Amino acid sequence: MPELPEVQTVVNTLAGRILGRRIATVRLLCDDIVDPPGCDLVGRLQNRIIRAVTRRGKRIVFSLHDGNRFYIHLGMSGRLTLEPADSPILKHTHLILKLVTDATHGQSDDGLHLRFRDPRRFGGVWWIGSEADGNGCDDRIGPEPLTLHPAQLAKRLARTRRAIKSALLDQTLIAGLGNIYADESLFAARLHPLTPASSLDDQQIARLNRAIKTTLRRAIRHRGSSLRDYVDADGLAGGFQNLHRVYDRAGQPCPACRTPIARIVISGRSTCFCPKCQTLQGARDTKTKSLPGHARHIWPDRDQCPKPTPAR
DNA sequence: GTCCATGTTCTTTA
DNA sequence: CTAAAGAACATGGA
Repeated sequence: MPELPEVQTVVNTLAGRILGRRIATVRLLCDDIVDPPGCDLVGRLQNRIIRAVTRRGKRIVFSLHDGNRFYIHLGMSGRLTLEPADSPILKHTHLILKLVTDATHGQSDDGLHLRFRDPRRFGGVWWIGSEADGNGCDDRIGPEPLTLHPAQLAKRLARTRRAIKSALLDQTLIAGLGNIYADESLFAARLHPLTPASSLDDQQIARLNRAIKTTLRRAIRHRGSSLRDYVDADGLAGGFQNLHRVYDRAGQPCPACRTPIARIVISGRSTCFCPKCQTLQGARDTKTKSLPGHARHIWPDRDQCPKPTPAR
């Protein structure tokens, strides 16, 4: 399910409703989703109060009042949902946290269930510990793309000759991108996915950096992409799948030039791109630097769009 | 039965 | 040795 926009949407739909709640009951129905194995997750969560829910890359990080933290990774098919305590427990539900508010006394608090369900079990729950004990969440994870500077991106991509598509999927280089948003970002940046990462010039780096941000922000605005499993914490699907320009669109016309979208495999991952818009040489080498008028809205990058007449 | 899937990690290869 | 491609993980749907 989950790349940065989907994870961010889950965090957004979760945060306002679980902060300050106490974990009254912990039910771990499948303990091989917990890492490290044998850590006393149930005991460590029991009766703790949730202080914050944030995102780091594709991880959903929970901070507790006692200073400890853990994170949930949704893997490929994971769902993290808030449900009434009496709703039926579906197959492949691995963790249930019953959340209560202690502030309201008297009134019956039937509690709210935070449930983690993941049929494929590529996801799971990772115990981090407390910062005071020197336990960080950032082990070997690359920088956040939404606040990344072009110079940082250039430095990281310079050290590998891999295809840029593969590099973008490498969470140690840059955090949060997956197969959908790597393809969509490369299209928006007009870069061929097989371009060697270390061969990008400053202009292409700037374009890519901007394309990644624009693509991710748009996807977050549309609450992520729901292809198969993904829903937010309220069980609602996202809408960005309808706005994909190349991902899973092989054979369909490129929204900019009508050339059929191509599909190739790069390091085992299906990769979709426009063979005409995304050139291996880079757009700078082509004679035409402007775009057909009907295509302008496709390219979020101002460098590639004829600028409107400047104000004044 | 086959192939494929929004991800990560371990193993093998060059 | 390192870098990068491949296989493996587990399940369900087409």
